[in-house]
Amino acid sequence: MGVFLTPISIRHPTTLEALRGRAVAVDGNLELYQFLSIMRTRDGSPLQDAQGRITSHLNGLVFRTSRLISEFDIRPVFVFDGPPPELKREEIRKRREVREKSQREYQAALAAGDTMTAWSKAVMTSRLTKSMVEEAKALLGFLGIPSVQAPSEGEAQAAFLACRGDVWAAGSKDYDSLLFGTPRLIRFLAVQSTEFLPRFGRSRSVPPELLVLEEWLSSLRITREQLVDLAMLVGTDFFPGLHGFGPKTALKRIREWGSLDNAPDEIGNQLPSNLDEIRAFFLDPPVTTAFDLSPPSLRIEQARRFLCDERGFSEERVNGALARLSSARRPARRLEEFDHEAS
DNA sequence: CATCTTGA
DNA sequence: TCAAGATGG
Repeated sequence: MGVFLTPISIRHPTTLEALRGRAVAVDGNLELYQFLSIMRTRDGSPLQDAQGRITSHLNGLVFRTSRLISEFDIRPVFVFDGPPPELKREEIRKRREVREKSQREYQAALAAGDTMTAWSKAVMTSRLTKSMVEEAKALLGFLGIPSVQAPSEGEAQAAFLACRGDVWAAGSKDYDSLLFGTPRLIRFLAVQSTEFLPRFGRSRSVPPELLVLEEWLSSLRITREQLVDLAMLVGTDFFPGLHGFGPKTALKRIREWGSLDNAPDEIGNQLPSNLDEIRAFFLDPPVTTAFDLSPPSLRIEQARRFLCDERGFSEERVNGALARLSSARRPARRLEEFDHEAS
């Protein structure tokens, strides 16, 4: 999970219409994981082809992305994680534990015939595999959508692309890319068709949100370095945080102390010994300049063959999505051009 | 989650 | 016309 900063964040509700023409570096792993988690049948099993291979991630990808492009001229660039940093090892271990526990509870609920519980547990059993990511990359290529392979964290690479002006914003549900320095973050970049079902723990649809790093920092009256220290207290993927520190308390203390270096000993003692390494990872993360953002050419027939012939998707629905894409505006302006317009 | 079907 | 519910693979 990302760092929890919602209570002190400044989020501007926006619309897909307002994002027209923007290039966005989408957190590919997170997006695929979310599709994988939520696109399930009544009993909690994921969508799958005749051979039992999961297809939820592909389904979400093709239908959402084709609409964002064709209807709103939003230009996604998918950024995928590289190998996780050593710093993340403990977080990954915890996630696996949660997944395994959920798996047992899912089986139990299923055996008990409790489908509501089963579904809610199934959502937490998802695991995005290497091959799912590879399939998604191949599909994106067929759909004419560029993707970037990050050397490490995708959100760091997305922030780098946004800092360079290669894209207008990073797109993720999580706030981490702001710690990595993205000038703009878009949360909930999805089609807003469905509204909300607050009554029984079902999914809701929130409008997209825009966060602007500079505005946020100046309103908090802290620097990005201080934001990283604040996040350290709250908890990130690289350190669980300190007991008793939510975003608001952490903000207060960071303002008082200026920096974790000036925290009282009883706090300092609880901080990780690799504090400086974690700070450096956020402030100057591993990124690469070896990427190609020029959209690959749309290959309708390969997309159709993959989705329909190989993965059992309905020809009718896939043809609809592909038709939308082929009628969408051609390569049009290059990324650099409308980036100048953006500012 | 996104889309399609249904029913008031 | 549109929200609720079902379906997708």
